[in-house]
Amino acid sequence: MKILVVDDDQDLLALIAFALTQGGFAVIKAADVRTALRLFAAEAPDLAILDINLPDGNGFQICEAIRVDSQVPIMMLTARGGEEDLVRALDLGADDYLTKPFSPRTLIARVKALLRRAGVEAGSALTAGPLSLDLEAHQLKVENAPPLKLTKLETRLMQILIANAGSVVSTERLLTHVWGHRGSGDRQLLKQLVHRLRQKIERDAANPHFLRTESGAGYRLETQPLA
Amino acid sequence: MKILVVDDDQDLLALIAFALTQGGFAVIKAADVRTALRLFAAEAPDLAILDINLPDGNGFQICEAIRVDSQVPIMMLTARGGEEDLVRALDLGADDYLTKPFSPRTLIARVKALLRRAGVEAGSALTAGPLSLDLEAHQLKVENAPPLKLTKLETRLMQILIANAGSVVSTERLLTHVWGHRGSGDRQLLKQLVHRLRQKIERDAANPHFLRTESGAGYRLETQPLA
DNA sequence: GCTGCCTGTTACCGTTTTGTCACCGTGCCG
DNA sequence: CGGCACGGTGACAAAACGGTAACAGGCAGC
Repeated sequence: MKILVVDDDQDLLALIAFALTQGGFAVIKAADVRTALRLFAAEAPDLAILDINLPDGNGFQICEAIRVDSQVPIMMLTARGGEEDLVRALDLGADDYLTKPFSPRTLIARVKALLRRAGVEAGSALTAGPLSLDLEAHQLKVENAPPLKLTKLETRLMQILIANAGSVVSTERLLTHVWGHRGSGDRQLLKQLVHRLRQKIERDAANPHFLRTESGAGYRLETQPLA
Repeated sequence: MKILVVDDDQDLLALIAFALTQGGFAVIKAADVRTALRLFAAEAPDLAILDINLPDGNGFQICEAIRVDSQVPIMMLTARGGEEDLVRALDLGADDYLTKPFSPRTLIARVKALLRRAGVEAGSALTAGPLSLDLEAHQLKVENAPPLKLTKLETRLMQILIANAGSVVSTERLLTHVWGHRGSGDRQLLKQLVHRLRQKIERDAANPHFLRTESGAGYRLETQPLA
């Protein structure tokens, strides 16, 4: 389990790295935005811990850049009283925050909680009823038909739908999960994505069986088998 | 999602309650330790926000009492510079703290983060008597009849009514909550919305049982079952 | 450079939801 | 008695929503 830690304070960086190592995690260190983004792309860590103040920018930029095409859990480090920063970070898609100063124990506990929540465990396939999704391979098995190949976005969409199989997932949540925090007024993207996904997975795309529309609310994944 | 708010400052209590209601939470209010503990036991909220100074004691006592047999997330409100209070609160099992003064947005963001961290699903329904509203799915269950689909505005209306079940909600508050700040002289919109909602949820829309008119004041949600 | 796939963008259509207007009855008060 | 404020109702127009098609740019692989 790899964790990217970004902080310009060398002492703090070392401390965090030490604590995480003790906790059984592999640590990738960065002290500025450029390095952080490069390492993120190169190492594909399972979680990122970001400080806000950095020599060549700030943690928000990193958060935003990561969220463009990744759902890895992000934890922000904030100074006490930096309320505005905090709200901004959470809006940009950060999952948790930690106020400095913090104890190593707290850090480990929170990191574990975050990983658990993100369901990072092994790359095991997600399943719901007759549907089974392989996140790594971007493949979906329906019933026991040959596996379908999904695109990156389609996979993300299926992921959140399967994770909430049977219950309605709001348009807002879908947009945030699939595209990250950005022009959230962009319902058109979702319409298209759903349309394209239906063409692949449904027998009759005009009368969808699995990917049901919940008018005015969002979409819902039906877990009953076909017939 | 129910939240217990305890503060002896009536203005602040009202402000917090208002902000949380806007954020989609049901709020239970208390102004002293006795009431707080009674309501906590009776209502089983999903989160507690506690002020420290209270007329018949302090927030620490409540925190301690809650922690005897509950793991609900607790947020403490502290005055600036109350370092000792802070440490004590965290020692007693509080999960987060907020320094006064704070903005409503901050409050909402922190509450959401805390609930997320605690692994509480945000999809849980609001209930009042025989009514149960699913905010995410825009569905309302009456008694145990099949769920009704509500529109976006109808959902918002039910939300604030359920959050204030049993008591009158003024026309002003309804307008603000449902439509946001705009021409607040627009009572016609509310008339129509109420009318349409009654058509859906009432057995006899002309003699409403749940959605009662309080002439000259606003509307009130009846929590007694039908018959 | 060409080709094909993925993604985002624009446009159109039919349906649902929301906003607007017009009218009715009731109760209040001058 | 007449005017007026208030709430309820019906009808209709405007806007939003969901589905679909067509097309353009980006990018990888050849």
